[in-house]
Parts: sequence; structure tokens; C-alpha cells
Amino acid sequence: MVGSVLVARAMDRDLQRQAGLALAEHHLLAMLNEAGEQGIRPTDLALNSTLTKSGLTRAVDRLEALGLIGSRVCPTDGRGQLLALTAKGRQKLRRAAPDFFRSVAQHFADHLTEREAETLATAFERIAVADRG
Amino acid sequence: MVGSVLVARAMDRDLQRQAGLALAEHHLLAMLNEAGEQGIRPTDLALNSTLTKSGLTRAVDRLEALGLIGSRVCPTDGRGQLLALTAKGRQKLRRAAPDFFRSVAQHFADHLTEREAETLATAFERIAVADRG
DNA sequence: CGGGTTTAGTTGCTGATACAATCAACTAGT
DNA sequence: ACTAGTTGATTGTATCAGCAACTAAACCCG
Repeated sequence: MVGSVLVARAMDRDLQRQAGLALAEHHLLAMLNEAGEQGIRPTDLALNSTLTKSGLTRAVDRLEALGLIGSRVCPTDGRGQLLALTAKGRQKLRRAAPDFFRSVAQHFADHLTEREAETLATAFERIAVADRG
Repeated sequence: MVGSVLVARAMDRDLQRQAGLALAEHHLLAMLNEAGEQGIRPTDLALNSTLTKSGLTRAVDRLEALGLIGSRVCPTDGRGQLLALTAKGRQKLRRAAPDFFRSVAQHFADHLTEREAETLATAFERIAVADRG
């Protein structure tokens, strides 16, 4: 338990220093990148992150202020938005990628065997699904 | 990665509601309990927790204000302190134990096989050691 | 349609944490 | 025993997160 928190913190520090992004922010950018042109709803983002609705609002505000993401009103639901990466956001994500992977390796992956990594991935996926409900 | 954060958050919420303790605080009490009568130095506590020195100072202040721990000046080093649980602190920890274990089970252990739990424990122990250095 | 309910997202507030700078006590080297 | 450097701990400041309360749009059903 403690170990997992330490990894996250260490990676957060690394990423903040090297790419100027918090881990949570990087994760949001990555999800937005997955979603592509069409955009994605904040709620869907929140569901797959560690943030609550409220935390997500603030994080989105920050990223938008930085010009990394853009938003437009959802055409099928006036309450909602569709968020998508800007060109700047995609660039930021690309540039952060090497630092990110190096950090993952250094703080996490390099200490695990293939087998362990596999076990962890499936186990935490299962837990994430269960604990969200 | 995300999963581990979700577990910690969920457990934190549970414990806060049921026992009135944050997860980090509970962890500190548990370590203090291990240390026993003779007490333990804040730095040693920080090394085995997810907190920095600064975070630890504040957490210790809170717990001391609650009367759960007591401090005295370290006899061999005037800069340092020796922290130890009070009777009230031990009681608090005992009373929180059932809630804590239930929460661990519900959010974490119940989703894992024996084998997985074993793998996770050893892997994260290794990581914790490596990432602290 | 029209009223009640649910859902998407925002905001006021509070609390916890980290970082950097600081203070005080210990240690070494001369 | 004096100075320089190190180490234990605290404090000022800023940021980030969550909860709970709120607004507004959408949905449901008679």
C-alpha cells in the first residue's frame, strides 16, 4: 500500500519537474488523446481517472487556461461539454512521453518481473472496476 | 496505477467516516504502536510513511492535539523528539481495527487471490525500498 | 404539455500536503 | 574550543482535492 503511493508521488514529482505536468493532468491528456477529434465528456473522463467531478472541473480549467485542451458544447446535450486536445496539447503530450516512460521504468517497471507486472495489471484493473461501483 | 489510488481513496473515506481517522493518521498510529513505550523519532516515522518531514510535523500536531500521542525530548539528541501513543491513542487504534480490516478486505484483499496478494506484497516492498533512495 | 426527478457540471469552503526557507542542536576538523 | 557543515524539526506560502450545496438542462410520465 505504502509502496504504491510512493511510486505515484515520485512519478508526480518527476513529471512536474521535467514536463511541467502533474501526473493526473498527464493522465487526462492521455485519455483525451485516445478520444481523438470528436472529444469526450468530462464525466467519462472522471470515471476513468482518480478525480471526482469537482476535481475534474478544476483540472480541466487549468488545462484549458494553458491552451492544452479546448471545449465546445455537446450538440446532443446542452448541459455537457465535449473536450478535446488542441494542437498544443498534443505536442505537450508527445514531448512529455519520453520523460513519462523513463519515470515509469525507473520507479516502477524496472523493479518487476514480467510475471509480476502482468499480475499487478490484471489485479488492479479488477479492483478499479469493483471500487468504482 | 489508477486502481491503487482508488483503493487508497476509498479506504481513506471509509476510515474517516467510521473511525474519524485519515488513512495516513491510522498508519502513523500503527507504527507508533509497533514502537511501543520507548517511542520513535519523527524522522523514522516519515521514512516509513508517505509523508515528508513537513507533512509529518502537521500530522503529529493534529494527533497530539487529539491527545492520541505524546512527545518528549529525546534524551540523546536535543533537536529530536520521541513520540509514543497515549492510552487514548492505543484505545483509538484498537477500536479502529475492525473497521480498518473490513475496509482492507472490501476494497482490496477480497479481490485478490492468495497468489496475487503475495506477489503484490513482495513487489511493492521492493519498490518502496528502491524509490525511497 | 407541465411538474417532479435525475443528471452534468460548477462553486464556496475547508483541510491536507509539499516545497523552500529557516532555526536550533549536534559533529568534525583543526 | 571555535568554526564550518550537517541533520532534526518547524513554519510560511501556495496548490490541489473533496464534499456539499447549487444551477441548469434533460428526461419521464400522467
